Amino acid sequence: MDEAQALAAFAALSQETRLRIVRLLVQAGPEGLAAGAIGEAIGGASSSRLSFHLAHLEQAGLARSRREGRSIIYSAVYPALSDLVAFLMKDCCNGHPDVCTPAVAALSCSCEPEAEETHA
Amino acid sequence: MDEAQALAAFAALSQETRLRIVRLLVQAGPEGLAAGAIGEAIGGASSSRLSFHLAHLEQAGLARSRREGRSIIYSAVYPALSDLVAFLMKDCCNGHPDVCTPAVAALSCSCEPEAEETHA
DNA sequence: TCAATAATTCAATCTCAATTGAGATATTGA
DNA sequence: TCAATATCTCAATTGAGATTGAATTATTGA
Repeated sequence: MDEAQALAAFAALSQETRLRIVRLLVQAGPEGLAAGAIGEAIGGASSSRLSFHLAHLEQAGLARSRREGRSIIYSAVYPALSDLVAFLMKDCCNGHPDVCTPAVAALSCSCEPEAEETHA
Repeated sequence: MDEAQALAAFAALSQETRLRIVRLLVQAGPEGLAAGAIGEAIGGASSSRLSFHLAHLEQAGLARSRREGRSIIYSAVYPALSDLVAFLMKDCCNGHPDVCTPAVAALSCSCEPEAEETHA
């Protein structure tokens, strides 16, 4: 991830509708959600507006889409999110690991650490 | 961290000068850097512009400042950064821990895990 | 093929944030 | 107090991104 990509990603996340979409997709998992379902879930966005923001997220690399029948399914690009965080926090610990580690701990993400290769 | 705070933080990070400042401050550690030093490090920003962006970062809660002689020292607010990431990734793992854990791993942050209470 | 559904594209307008440069404020040492 | 350093504040200009509504494309079932 370079600076330009990070800037595009942060710009994408700095808009209410798009931030809600990303959080929704992050929670929705890899299977994603149809554009219409996203619109209903976040509420108060015309189909035109929604399409604009979804395209914006896709261009920023935070979401991707696939057609499925009449619907277009959007899903989160998880590596893009982790790369973004890594870019922001890079070299955070230079000489101060005790300061930086809480930031990592905050990401415990309600995952049990013993979760490994469930059925991959 | 609520949505409004997250939006403010992402907006703050979506600008080249500010993103550079935050990354610089993250690397600089808790002691921070003087405004002038920041300006020299990132390059190509008038003092007026720099002041504008530093104030913006402070208002977004990503940096804080203190006066020290003629200089004003800025430093990163680490908890704000980790809260921001936690907000974005919240409930990421709902049913998909195997998808989400790589995001956390990316934050290894070149910290050795055995680093604990070095001299706190 | 026709109507219905799902979503996108386009052009016009509008709003907000970035930049600039001049001037103001605060601190220090002589 | 005066000059120098360090940084901030303010007003004006500029440009990028958000919103709206109408029209368009793609897919499906009758």
